[in-house]
Amino acid sequence: MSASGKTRLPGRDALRDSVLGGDLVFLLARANALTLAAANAALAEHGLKARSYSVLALAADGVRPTQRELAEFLRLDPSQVVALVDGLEQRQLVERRTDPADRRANVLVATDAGRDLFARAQQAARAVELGLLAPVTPEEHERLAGLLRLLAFPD
Amino acid sequence: MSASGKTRLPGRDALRDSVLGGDLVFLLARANALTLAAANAALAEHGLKARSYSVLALAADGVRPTQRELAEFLRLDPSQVVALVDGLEQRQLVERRTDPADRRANVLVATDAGRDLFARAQQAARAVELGLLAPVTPEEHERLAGLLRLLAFPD
DNA sequence: ACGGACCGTTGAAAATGTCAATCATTGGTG
DNA sequence: CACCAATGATTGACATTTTCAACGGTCCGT
Repeated sequence: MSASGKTRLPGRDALRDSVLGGDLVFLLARANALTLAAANAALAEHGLKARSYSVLALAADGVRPTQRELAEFLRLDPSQVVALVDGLEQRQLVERRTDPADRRANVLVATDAGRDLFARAQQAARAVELGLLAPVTPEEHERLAGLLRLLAFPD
Repeated sequence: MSASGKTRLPGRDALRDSVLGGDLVFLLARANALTLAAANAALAEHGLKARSYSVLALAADGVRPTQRELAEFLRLDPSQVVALVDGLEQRQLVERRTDPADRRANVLVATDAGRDLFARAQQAARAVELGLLAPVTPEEHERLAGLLRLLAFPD
């Protein structure tokens, strides 16, 4: 404990080998921070962030989600969804249609321009994802997604 | 209810099966949001959050990290670390010691009370983690941690 | 000894997150 | 049918977190 290692600063490794190195919550937070940053950087050239990309994605593949459903799915406060949709709607990428089955609710639909932009943005997103998962085999990739789904949707 | 409706609202499943359902960045974000919330709730009774818990953890297992290292490791701005350490130091859980090898740097060390609190908080943290991973075998748990480490530490 | 780089700290601005109140609408109950 | 509690969207206020730029103190190579 004393001789050579005592006053040494921890290399990158000392921290990784600490208690936190096995802490799932921490690993998730850090992995999330890095991937989010990478995704935002890649989406920036399309004028999107991970958030707006997610909303656009759901609007674009015809799921016709309600804003309330969006909020729940993306784990956002409904008021944040308002702002997000406002932004996309002003850029004519998305339309609010009042749900015929429930006139309180707005259903989100992508415009042609929206689907178009999404298609391009999705390529960027996929490229990022592949880059992040470069050190991982496709099988492990799928396994990771499966395990994350268990954490992300615990029912 | 019939299964044929065209204008029907998406059930929970329709959104999960959308493009985002396979999006790693999204899954990470959502899994992170849920686990973070669970961790914060569990740590609250010890007066900690995931952030302060992480700092305390690193101080408590004798890694003697520098604030700069803390910032890098936790992916925080150095100024945020200042606030975090301030909080823990005022509660006498942690001490700032100027690094003898570099007098610009502060090395973080846990007090006895700090180690004590950490020991208790860690139990809560572990309980949460086990709860979150209930639907997963221990092997898969370890595999998940390994894969997340690849994303969290890409070198 | 000098100058550029680095550490911690401060303060401010921007972005996000959280909450309560409101309006219009819905669905169920008497 | 009329009522009313519950729900979706929206707004505005407020707290928390993130992001930057600037600064004094210290280190290190030249």
